[in-house]
Amino acid sequence: MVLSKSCTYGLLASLYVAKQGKNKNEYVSIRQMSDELNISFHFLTKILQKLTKTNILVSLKGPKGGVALTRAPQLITLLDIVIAIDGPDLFTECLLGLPGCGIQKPCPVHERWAEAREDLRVMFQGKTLADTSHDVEAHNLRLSLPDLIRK
Amino acid sequence: MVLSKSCTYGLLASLYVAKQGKNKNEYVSIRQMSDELNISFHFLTKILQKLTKTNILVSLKGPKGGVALTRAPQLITLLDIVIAIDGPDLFTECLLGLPGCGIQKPCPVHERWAEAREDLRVMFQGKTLADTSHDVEAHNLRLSLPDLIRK
DNA sequence: TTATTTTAAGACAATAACGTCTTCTATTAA
DNA sequence: TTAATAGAAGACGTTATTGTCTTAAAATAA
Repeated sequence: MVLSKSCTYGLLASLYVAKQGKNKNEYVSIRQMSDELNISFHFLTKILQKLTKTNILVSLKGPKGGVALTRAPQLITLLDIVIAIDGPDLFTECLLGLPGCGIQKPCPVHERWAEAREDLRVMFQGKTLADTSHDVEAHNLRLSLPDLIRK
Repeated sequence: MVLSKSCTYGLLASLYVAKQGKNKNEYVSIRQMSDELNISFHFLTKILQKLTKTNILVSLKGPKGGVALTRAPQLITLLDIVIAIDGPDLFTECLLGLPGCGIQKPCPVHERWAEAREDLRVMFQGKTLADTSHDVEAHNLRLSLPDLIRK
C-alpha cells in the first residue's frame, strides 16, 4: 500500500473538515465525522491528533468542540497531510529499501524510481484541500468508506 | 512502503540469479544467495517459493540444488516479479483504498493516481531482469543489504 | 458551581507482516 | 544403498499497524 490506512483516513477527514467548515466558523465534530465517513471514532481521533500536533488542525474540547483547519484550505496541500501522518519516507527512500541509496551508490532502479516518486510528490503538492474539495463538490465524488469493508 | 520487504528481497534475489546464472547452466544456491545479499535464509526461501509457484523460477533439491530462471532474463520483467510477490493491487487499487473507486464513482484523487500508477506499471514492465542486471554490471551497482539494518 | 459534552491520552487487543526454527522430502555422490 | 546436501512446508515467535476501550481534562451551559 502506498499510503497507510491512517493516512487515507486523515485525507478523507481533512476533506470533510474543509467542506463542512467552509462557510461556518465552527468546529467540526469528530464523532459526527467518524459516523459519516464510517471510520472508527477513537482511531480517527488519534489520527487527527497528528494533524493538530503538526499545526494543520486545531481542536477544541467540550460542547461545540471538534477540529478546524488552522489556515485556508487553499494553503494546505495533500502533501502536507501525507507527510504529517506517514512522514516523508515515501518521497525520499529507495524503492528497494537500501539505506544509503543515492547518486553515489544507487540501487538497480534508483534513477527510475527517483523520477517516479518526484512525480508523486508533485502530484500531492499540486493538490490543495480547496482544489480537491472543489472537485468533490463539482463531480459529486465520494468521501466515505462503504459499510462492508470486506474485499 | 510501496513494495513489501518480501517483494524487494525477491527482486534483489532475482537479479542475483540472473547474474550468477548467466553463463552457467547451474542452479544458484539459496544459502549462498542469502549470505551474500544479507537476507534471512528461511525467509528468502519462502519468498522464492512464490516465484517458483508462478513459474518465474525452477528449483532443485539436494546437492547442486538451488533455483534458476525458467526463461531468458530478457523475458522476465520487474513487473512479473512484483505481481508474483505482492499481487497486482498496487496497479489497480484506489490510492485512498475506497472499494469500487473507478470512472463511475471516483474518489477525490482518482484521476491523478490512475495516471501515476500507470506510469509506475510501465516503469516496472519496461525493465527486464536482463536490462537491470546489465545496469548493475555496467555501473557496479549494489544489490546487497547492509549489515546493520537500523536506520 | 455542577452536570454534560467532547477531545486527549494511554492501555490494551486483533491482525498482518516479518522473521526463525524444525521436520520432511528429493537429489547427488560415494 | 547410504550419507550428506539443500529446498519445501509448516509451526512458531516477534514487531508494526490497526482498532477498541477506559479514564482524564477542558469547555459549555444551566
